[in-house]
Amino acid sequence: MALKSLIEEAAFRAFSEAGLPRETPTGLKWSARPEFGDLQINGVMGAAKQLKQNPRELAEKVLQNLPIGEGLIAKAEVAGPGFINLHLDSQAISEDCQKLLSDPRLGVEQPTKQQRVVVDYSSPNLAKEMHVGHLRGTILGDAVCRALEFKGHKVVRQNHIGDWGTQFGMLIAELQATQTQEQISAGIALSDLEVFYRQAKEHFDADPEFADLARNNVVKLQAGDGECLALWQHFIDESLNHAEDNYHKLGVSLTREDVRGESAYNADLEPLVSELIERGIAVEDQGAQVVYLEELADKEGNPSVAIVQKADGGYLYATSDLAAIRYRVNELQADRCLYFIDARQSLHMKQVYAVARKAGWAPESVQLEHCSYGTIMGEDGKPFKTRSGDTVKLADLLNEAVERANEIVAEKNPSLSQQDRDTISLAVGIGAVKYADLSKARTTDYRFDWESMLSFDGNTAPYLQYAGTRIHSLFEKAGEELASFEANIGVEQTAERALALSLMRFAESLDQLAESAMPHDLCSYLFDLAGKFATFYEACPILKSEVDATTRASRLALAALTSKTLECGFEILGIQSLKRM
RNA sequence: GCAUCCGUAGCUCAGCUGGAUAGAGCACCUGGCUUCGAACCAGGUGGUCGGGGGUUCGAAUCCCUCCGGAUGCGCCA
Repeated sequence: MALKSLIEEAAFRAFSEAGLPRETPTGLKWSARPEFGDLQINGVMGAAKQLKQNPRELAEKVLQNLPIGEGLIAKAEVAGPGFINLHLDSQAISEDCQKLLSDPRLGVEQPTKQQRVVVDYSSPNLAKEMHVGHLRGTILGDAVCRALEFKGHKVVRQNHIGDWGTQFGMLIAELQATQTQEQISAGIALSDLEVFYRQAKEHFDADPEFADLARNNVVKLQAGDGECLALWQHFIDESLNHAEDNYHKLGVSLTREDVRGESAYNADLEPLVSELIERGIAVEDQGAQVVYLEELADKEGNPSVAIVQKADGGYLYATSDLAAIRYRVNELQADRCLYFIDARQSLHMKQVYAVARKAGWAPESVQLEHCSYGTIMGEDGKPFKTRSGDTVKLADLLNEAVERANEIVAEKNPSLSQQDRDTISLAVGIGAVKYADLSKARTTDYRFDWESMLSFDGNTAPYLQYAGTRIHSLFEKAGEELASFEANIGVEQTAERALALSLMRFAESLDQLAESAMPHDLCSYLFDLAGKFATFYEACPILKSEVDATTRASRLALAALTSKTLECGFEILGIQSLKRM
């Protein structure tokens, strides 16, 4: 068990022995400042208030019941209005790190209850090419999937692609109008989806006959017309190939097996709405079928309205989202459903969840969480666009990232071979883009800035990657094998202690991420760890001749554990670590 | 009009289930390489936490209100 958990238990016992009620929160936290010890118990003051007792006296009483000097807590004191500051036993810290070094899970415990977590992310619209707008959801969702899997949960990825709707009638008509069968099967027309879409749209706007064909295609598609479906399928496949190029470059773990698009729910929509109507949940209003949601009423008491079927009989994305919830709960047996979707759709998500609850399709035992995220802004503080005002293609963005990284790597390390430089640039460029996104608080907008994300200073991927390479280089020089290195760890110096304490907190950080679905928590942790290592590396010589063998081995062990922790964190974030750069 | 989110150092952002003197990075200033990768490190300058009320022993954090910004709001997705 983690050191902090052991102390938490000890604190609970001490609280109880001091006469405090069960379940009183101990308020145990890592200390904000070094002079407050390693950990601090903040819960006494709140408890004293409830019991109308003197907080300092109560703190003294708790202190008396803490196991001090028994190998865990070296010393403790009451401070300020009733804080209890704890200083950990250095031997205990050393032993804890020792255990972590040989633990492939780095202290991360299996969940008390394993969950099946369905994660909806990326979900591009296949009518067009992926653009910057798809970046956040794709990266964030993927990192959270990896984190949950590492924790020990069962993750089911769902790529809810936009593969259905009126625009596909138009795109199919364009295929029919401009391409021979041979060209279609060769995939020539779709080498640039953006161009093809624009061409189809222009055609649609300019030519009424073509527009009729397009609309007719929509009808034929819905009726299951063989030729139309074949062309549609061809288009979807091609477009998915484009998306997968991006996934591959980004190192995103989504595969074809995770694809379950809107079209997969077509057959469910009619019975779904019928059921809502029969059960009186949906009612007719101005020809449409709607659900009134009192639970989302404004302060005047006006209920929120969700439309599940249009007046013309057509369905909306809310309808297929409902069908998807049913599928996820019933077929996928979800305990928890995460949706990585733009913050602007938060009302929509609330409505869909509310209807699903109301209909009993998602019982209260199933968690439904909209993991919303903000917009990526340009330097001007407005949504990120190209100079000419177009949306930025994801593929272009990634290429630029790698090119920029290449220039920087070439400048910083001219001795690299062309091949090494390319490999490193890819890791650094893509890593920088991903990390810039992952390290920001998920819910807010952020400013896209090449310079700061590719900087080797500050909370960036290159800085962390660099920290990793220093350790590999250290081991190379030492002539030791990093992966299998074992030695007795003895924490003495301030910098060693600070590093060791940071190393002990990885599991906690991962748990937090698995709970909050906010990868920036883990990023902050890794940045802190890398900083602690840099300080340690500066202050504590390792391979110098004046260092004795025991100290050298201990410090190498700390370095090895740092490397493993950083790389494990990177793996979870989906960022490549490097041995040199 | 209603709803959601946001306003923290010159800039970009953390911190928000209330805890001690509000933190990073950038920028700026001062130091540190014939010594493990200086792509680094140590230190410094810099903040009425949008304004005002309230709850509390204690508020950036919770409540109310005002100002300012973004986004969304029944038949697109």
